[in-house]
Amino acid sequence: MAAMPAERRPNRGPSAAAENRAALMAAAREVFATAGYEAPLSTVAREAGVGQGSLYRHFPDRISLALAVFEESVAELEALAATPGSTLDDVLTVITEQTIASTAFITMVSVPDRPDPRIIEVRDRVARVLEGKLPQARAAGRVRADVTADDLVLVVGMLASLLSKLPAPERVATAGRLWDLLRRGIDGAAARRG
Amino acid sequence: MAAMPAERRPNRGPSAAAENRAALMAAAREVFATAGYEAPLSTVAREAGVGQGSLYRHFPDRISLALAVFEESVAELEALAATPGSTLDDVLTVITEQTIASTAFITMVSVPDRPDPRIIEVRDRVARVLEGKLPQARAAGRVRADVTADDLVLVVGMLASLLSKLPAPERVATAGRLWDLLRRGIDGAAARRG
DNA sequence: GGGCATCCGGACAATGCTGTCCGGTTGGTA
DNA sequence: TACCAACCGGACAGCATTGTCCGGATGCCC
Repeated sequence: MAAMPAERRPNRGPSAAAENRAALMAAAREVFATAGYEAPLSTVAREAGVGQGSLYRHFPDRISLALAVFEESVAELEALAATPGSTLDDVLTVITEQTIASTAFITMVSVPDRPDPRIIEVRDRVARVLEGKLPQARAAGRVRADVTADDLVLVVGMLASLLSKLPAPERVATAGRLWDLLRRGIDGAAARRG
Repeated sequence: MAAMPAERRPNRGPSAAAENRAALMAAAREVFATAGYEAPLSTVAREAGVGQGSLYRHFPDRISLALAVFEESVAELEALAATPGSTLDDVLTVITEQTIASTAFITMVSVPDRPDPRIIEVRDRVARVLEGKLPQARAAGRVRADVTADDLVLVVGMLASLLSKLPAPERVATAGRLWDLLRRGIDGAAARRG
């Protein structure tokens, strides 16, 4: 009697596992971007067209899911950093773009509520990317000598922390303005001090 | 049969209403400082030694309670701004101190999730305080000419947004570092550009 | 074709928070 | 003393979310 809805993707059986996993990750990327890192996981399951059971089987907790989703983001940063000729500015630009598209990544990485080793590891990868670009940026006069990679993670996290509270449409403009303030500083004297 | 605990403050009867209200505000100040603006209100009632019913009777919702608690903070800023000789730096210093003590105030004010008229009003009062101090600060070269009061609210909100995720002990140092970065900027060239 | 390991879905228990409700208490008043 | 308006406490309904559990479906392999 139970008619199978025509539109329902057949997602049963062993062979569907990988497909379901991919659907969950795609849905999670979408949901994290839309509703932030704290978004209910039940939403992810629904969006993926999959039961809660499957979600939690594939990804035991929020962090597992997020790590899988954002691995791509870290990898992008690392790849960019490894590209000859790429600068700290390039890396920061991409981080900001990622943050505008989805604050969840940097939010998760920058200030974990309770430090999870897996998150710390990702955070360190991001910090290493920034650190690797610092000497060249200092030499080019793009960054004050005393600014560290940790400072940059802090600043980027601070930016993400604010952007995550803003409706998406306002993020681009606000991020632009805040980066201007962060780069040049608000202090009039600093600009003259040299 | 119900023995009245000796330590229990008699908080019944019409005459106790004002006392209970004060206890609720004190507890709320404490709880907001400890657990942030999103802290469960049931905690506030418990800390105040008062039932949930009394809490919601005195303060129908979170915003009412928070406004009552933080009225003092806004008033302090306004009083400081009204003091002859006080500078923008003074105001920002006090805001930062307030933020370190309790991120709830600025968190509530800077980026309300859903704009409530009562919160907007407080936000505007803060913005006006900053705005009033801007001309003098510009003239003194303490602030870039294009920095607006809204910029400052944004920056202060961004700072609070990050600090609220940090354990209290780390806040002082982090706030100090971030203010240094915000004031002078991270950009090495900016310092030379003039 | 039959059996079975694998996987799925959604109901459900557990948890935590908000805001309401009402029986019961208090103390002022006549 | 007796009454009553004001007020209190905490139980509770409502709601949302997390993570588990298991009957049932699936399709691979023999």
